[in-house]
Amino acid sequence: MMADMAVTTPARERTRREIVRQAMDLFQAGGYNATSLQDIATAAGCSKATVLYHFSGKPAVLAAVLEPAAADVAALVKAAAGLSRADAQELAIQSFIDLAVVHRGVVDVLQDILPVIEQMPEVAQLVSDGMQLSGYLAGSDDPLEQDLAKFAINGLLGECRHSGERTDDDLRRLCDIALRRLLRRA
Amino acid sequence: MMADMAVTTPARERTRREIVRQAMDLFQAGGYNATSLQDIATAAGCSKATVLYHFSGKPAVLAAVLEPAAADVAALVKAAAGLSRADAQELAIQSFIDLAVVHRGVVDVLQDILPVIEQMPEVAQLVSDGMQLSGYLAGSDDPLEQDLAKFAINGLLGECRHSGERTDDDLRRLCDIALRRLLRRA
DNA sequence: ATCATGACTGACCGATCGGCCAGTTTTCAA
DNA sequence: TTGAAAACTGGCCGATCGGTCAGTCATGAT
Repeated sequence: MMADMAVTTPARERTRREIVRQAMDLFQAGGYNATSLQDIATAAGCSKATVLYHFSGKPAVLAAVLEPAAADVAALVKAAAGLSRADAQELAIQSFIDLAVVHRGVVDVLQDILPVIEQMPEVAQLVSDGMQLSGYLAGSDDPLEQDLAKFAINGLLGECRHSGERTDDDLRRLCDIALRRLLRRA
Repeated sequence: MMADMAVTTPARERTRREIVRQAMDLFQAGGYNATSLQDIATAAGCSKATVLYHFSGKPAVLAAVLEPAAADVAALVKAAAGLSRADAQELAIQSFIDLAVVHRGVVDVLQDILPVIEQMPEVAQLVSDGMQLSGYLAGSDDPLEQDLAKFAINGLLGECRHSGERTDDDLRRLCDIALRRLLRRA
């Protein structure tokens, strides 16, 4: 009955965050499937049982890793919903690049999950939002433009993979040029 | 000491081919890591021990699956070696699309291996040739064009993934448009 | 008919996986 | 100070992995 109930127990949240932090790095470096709970626990400085004390299972850890990116994508989709076709496309170009660059780590993780992504309800919303965004990016119902938008996304996501050495700005500049060439929006 | 030593024993080659055939389908559908030797054996109608009788290990099965595509890529790199810069680029555009479309199955498989591809000597040559090809595709030493070429490859390979329903010609046409827009070669 | 060779297999191995649980340590309000 | 809840852990479980091996079965030249 304290006034500060909103302050989460420091210990719990600190361990949780560290697990997610280390899991992100390991997933990005070696892929989701190749990373064991023991790997995550060791990196986070706790036992495997502790990981499973904070998360219901390995997929739950994945969901926590993906959550910030998923939230940003969901917000972007919501923001684009009320815009005109052209404005939505412009917003999608700008923001999609930003999101892919900022959350480039999750892009690596998602690639590793793609073959079995249909059976992972934890990431279904993110995938669904991503397809929505693809539609906005195309800017038209023309099948060719729709396909080119998907092409652009694949190139963009691929470009952000293993790009630890590149600076955010370099990456952003490159993606901007590529997207505008592909979508013919100079 | 027969005259027809070139004729491989029918039984051996038949089983071997079936294993590779089924392994390709399984790798493409579920990824390399998620496919077990037992899965391959069951699909091929033999025992797991038989798979390991024909191949030294799981990586050897992967190498056999990738081999036809690797050979085509190697031949393309060799062919482009003696051409002028512009001719090599044009050849790379045309042939890269063809290879990606025809061997679209191996593209799926490669994506699943990317995080640990450095430790797989079985596919090192294919990866090396792919990077060579990327240079030809760029058509210039300009870092921007080099990056755009990589962007194009990522988009192209991504486009060929899970494209079982699309016809080869549709896929080729789309990739041609995308590559020429990206590389500014209308 | 014989028999060496090639093709194949069932049973098993050690390792590792994700997950579970009983029990210990830490924390903190009363 | 105390005791109950929270945080945490070692040890174990069943399943599955890639891989090995001794031995069976088929084939085909002699």
